[in-house]
Amino acid sequence: MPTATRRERQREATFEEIVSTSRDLLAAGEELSLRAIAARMGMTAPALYRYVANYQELVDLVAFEIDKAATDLFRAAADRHRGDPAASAMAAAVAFRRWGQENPREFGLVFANPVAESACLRRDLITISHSCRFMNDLLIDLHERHPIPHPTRDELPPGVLETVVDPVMPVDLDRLTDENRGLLWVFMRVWAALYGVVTLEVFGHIDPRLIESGVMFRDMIANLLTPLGLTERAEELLALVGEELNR
Amino acid sequence: MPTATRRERQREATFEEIVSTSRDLLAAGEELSLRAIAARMGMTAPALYRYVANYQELVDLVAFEIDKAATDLFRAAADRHRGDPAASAMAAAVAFRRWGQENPREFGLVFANPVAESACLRRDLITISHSCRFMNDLLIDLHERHPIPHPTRDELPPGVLETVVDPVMPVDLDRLTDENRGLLWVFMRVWAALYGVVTLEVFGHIDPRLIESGVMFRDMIANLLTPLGLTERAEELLALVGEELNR
DNA sequence: CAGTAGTGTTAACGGGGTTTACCGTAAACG
DNA sequence: CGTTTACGGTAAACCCCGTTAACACTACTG
Repeated sequence: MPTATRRERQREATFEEIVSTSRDLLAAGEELSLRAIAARMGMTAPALYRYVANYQELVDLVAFEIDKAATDLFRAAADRHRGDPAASAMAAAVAFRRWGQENPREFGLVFANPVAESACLRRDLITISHSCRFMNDLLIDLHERHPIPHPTRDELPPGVLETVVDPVMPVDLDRLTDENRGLLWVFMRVWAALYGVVTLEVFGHIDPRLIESGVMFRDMIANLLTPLGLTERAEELLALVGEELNR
Repeated sequence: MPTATRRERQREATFEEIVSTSRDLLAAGEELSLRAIAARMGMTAPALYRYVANYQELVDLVAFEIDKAATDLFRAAADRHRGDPAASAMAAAVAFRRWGQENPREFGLVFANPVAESACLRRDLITISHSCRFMNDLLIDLHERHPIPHPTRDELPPGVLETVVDPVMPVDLDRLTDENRGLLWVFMRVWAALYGVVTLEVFGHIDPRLIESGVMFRDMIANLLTPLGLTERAEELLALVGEELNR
């Protein structure tokens, strides 16, 4: 279906080059500025405005692509335990943590930028966040293998029902029956715990020795095993987390 | 002891004016720039370099003062339940959350700035963070009233012992016996959970309806009651949290 | 072929942090 | 007391930034 006029293809190509150049710039530890991006492409800054409304929009686009690329890393970690959704989830969580610590600037861009501030683009993009979708899929895999205990619709805390009936986050609703919607509440709690500890560690607002040893992260994972219905495999899975942390 | 030469007093005064002007600027929603600060004080930007090494150092100083002022808010909330450390802790946690949501820029400055990046000043300041010290005091109060279950030194996960023996965070060690050091591990876990959910909410990386209703925050608090040894008062304390959220 | 839309340029504006050189004045000293 | 020194300020400049306006070339379109 790539039957587009030559100009359209050209435009699409330079657009992608802008984003990839931005990512290179960030990866090189340099500041992300329109002038720097343009210079790297052999252009001048004002030309970028033919492709992007303003700087913030560019940042949002780059953040979206970074999230997409990072998700590939998470998926690769999970795939090393294909067939075992529980192990896959552990590996993906560790990969998420590692990626954040190794790329704090990128992490901040994607996960610690106020989504409310940047007007509409970011709010739209977040509803198709690759990482969120991937993690939700992972937990659905897990549930299909080993049922995850979850509340029924009327057991949900007040205020949660609407969010699981009509979720704003990306999730494969085809794999969730109406009775299973309570699972989404479990997912969100898991996400809150994972996001919280990783953000805490990336920003370093805790004793650095606890980050280095990974003990806070392990503890958080351990606390998640019960709500995920994985208590029987706790020992084994925590050992796996230890291995993944030391990879 | 304020026997300082006139010049020294003058210098101290303008220094404090710089910080307070910065806070005013932030509170007004304006951008924090050296030129803006100087202009508000009837000076020019280069003059600020007589008081501050560079922009980042100023930001760190302001962040420190903001943390200090915010702690006063938390303390005020806790004091409304004087004599009941458990209730005080609940109120302080809710106050922390509210402050973060109402002042997201300030919150980001204090709690979502990489501490590792800004070389030395910030690392030094964080070890005397007022908010951290306050929350630790609160939990010690709680422990002195209602003992908090905590591991002994040899029950601690590997890698934690050093951090409770020689903690980098500010805490009143006089109130902690050697046997009680395991409490610090409980404190750090509690901090991780509180920080995580509040940061998640401030940055909006979750369904906004869960933020608005406060259900994710409540759930996190509920999960903390057991490690804090407050299961008997769970219902009452969660009701209190609900009240505080709706203040 | 003429016209037009698309894609780039240069020049410029206003605003950042920061450095340099300079200048009064208040403190310190002989 | 006068002289010297150090401090706290200024103006000008430098180099960065995002952004806009005016203009040019180029490639599609009728």
